[in-house]
Amino acid sequence: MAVYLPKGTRDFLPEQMRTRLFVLDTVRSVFSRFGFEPLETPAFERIETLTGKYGDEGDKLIYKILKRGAGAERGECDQALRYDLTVPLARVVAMNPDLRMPFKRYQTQPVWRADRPQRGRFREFWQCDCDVVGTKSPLAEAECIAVALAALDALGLPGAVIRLNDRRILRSIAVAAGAADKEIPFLICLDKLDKIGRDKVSAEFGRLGLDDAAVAGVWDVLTVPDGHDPALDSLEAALDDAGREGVDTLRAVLDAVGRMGVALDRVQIDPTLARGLDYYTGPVFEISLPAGDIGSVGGGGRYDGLVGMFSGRDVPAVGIALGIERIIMVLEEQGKLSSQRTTADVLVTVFSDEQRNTSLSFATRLRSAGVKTDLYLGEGNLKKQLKYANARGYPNIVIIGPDESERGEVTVRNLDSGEQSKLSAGDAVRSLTHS
RNA sequence: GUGGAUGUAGCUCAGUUGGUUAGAGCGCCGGAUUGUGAUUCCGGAGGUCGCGGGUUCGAGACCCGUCUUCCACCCCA
Repeated sequence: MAVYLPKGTRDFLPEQMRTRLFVLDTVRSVFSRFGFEPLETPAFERIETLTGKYGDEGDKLIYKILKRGAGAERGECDQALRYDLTVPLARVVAMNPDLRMPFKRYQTQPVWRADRPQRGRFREFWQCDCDVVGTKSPLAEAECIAVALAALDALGLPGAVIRLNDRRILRSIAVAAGAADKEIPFLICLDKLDKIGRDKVSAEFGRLGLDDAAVAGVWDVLTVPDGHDPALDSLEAALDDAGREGVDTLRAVLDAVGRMGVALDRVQIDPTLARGLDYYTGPVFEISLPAGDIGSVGGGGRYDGLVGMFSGRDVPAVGIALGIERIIMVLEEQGKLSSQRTTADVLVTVFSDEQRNTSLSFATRLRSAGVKTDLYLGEGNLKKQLKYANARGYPNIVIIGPDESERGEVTVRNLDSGEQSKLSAGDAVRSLTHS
């Protein structure tokens, strides 16, 4: 039978898992270094937990799960696969009022979106999310930005930059333009600026009911000078009190980020950054890499109202997510991934039936010494085993034939250089331990 | 969800206006001193031409449908 994967999903074969685990391990260790605690939640949630949080477009992309029994025949759904890691976190916080605030958690799990796949876009993909819950302090934003950049640094992507804006600034602009009741559509139009340009966005604003003067006013406010302070000063002068709160927050975030050791040219004020998700209330950010037109590799923002949607208890929160699929694509394109294709660092070959136990013992000894060791389990002569080792990409192999066996030696061969030497078993263990 | 491309050996692709047994490179298997891969030489295996219909004396080539992958839109990581 013809067999293939569901659209937008992938198997991760061992060679790919190596890089995925490298990225995940790296990100998790950086998150831990900043004091974030691990959390996992179920793959699926009750459907009402997810709907109404992401906006109309987002809701359409939620993977729904049919009810069991008669409900399924009527097409009814009561559960759905998680769309992101932020809403499940808000649900967890609402259900666990005893959590000591501020609560900092990280979560690296797959999420699902019923999107049409494209380059760097899948229906099942992993997010690395870290959030600070329970404080309105702009230090929380600063930590999110700092930890995300630190994670990308650790992955070998020091060129990552964060664009920063605040929803209150955007709302203030929308209100001034007379679009107070159309804030979300206003944001969606604005978000397209990068792609379709100012003229087309202006035309869409017109369709929303903004007159020419209002549109001109919007561009006037959004056009800011370079540099953090000039940009923020310009916005401050143009906005109402509510918008100025956003400006003040961004000033505090920038100050704290600088004190956390982040180079300030890695954070850019971009008043046109909108982001689609409905739940953001304050600062929003998006992470871009200079190389490759791959879209953003991460994003986030403050969502002070989300927990309250579950518990009625307002709990402020802010978070950021890294998308590892896109990060891996960039790492691959830049050749920044290790070329080793096996987990084991050495393959112990089996010279003959007579020598099998000698090889087995030596492999065991290597493993005890902490060397990642594979023992050849197939059939075949030495030549075949060498070809196998070469194809699999082991850095080293060990050969123990009758000659070596007699003298208590083993041959260690490096497959990259082709160099080999006969060593005593103890020296061989030491040599492989340090290779 | 909308629009556009794509699908031929394990992989990357050729395949002329429809015409005999469908090709190449790489890979794979075997051999070239039976204790040495990756290099070289020789030989070999391997294809329901995505799937299902249709047109035709004849379809890998044309038409319809369907699925896959990819690109753009939408939105996002």
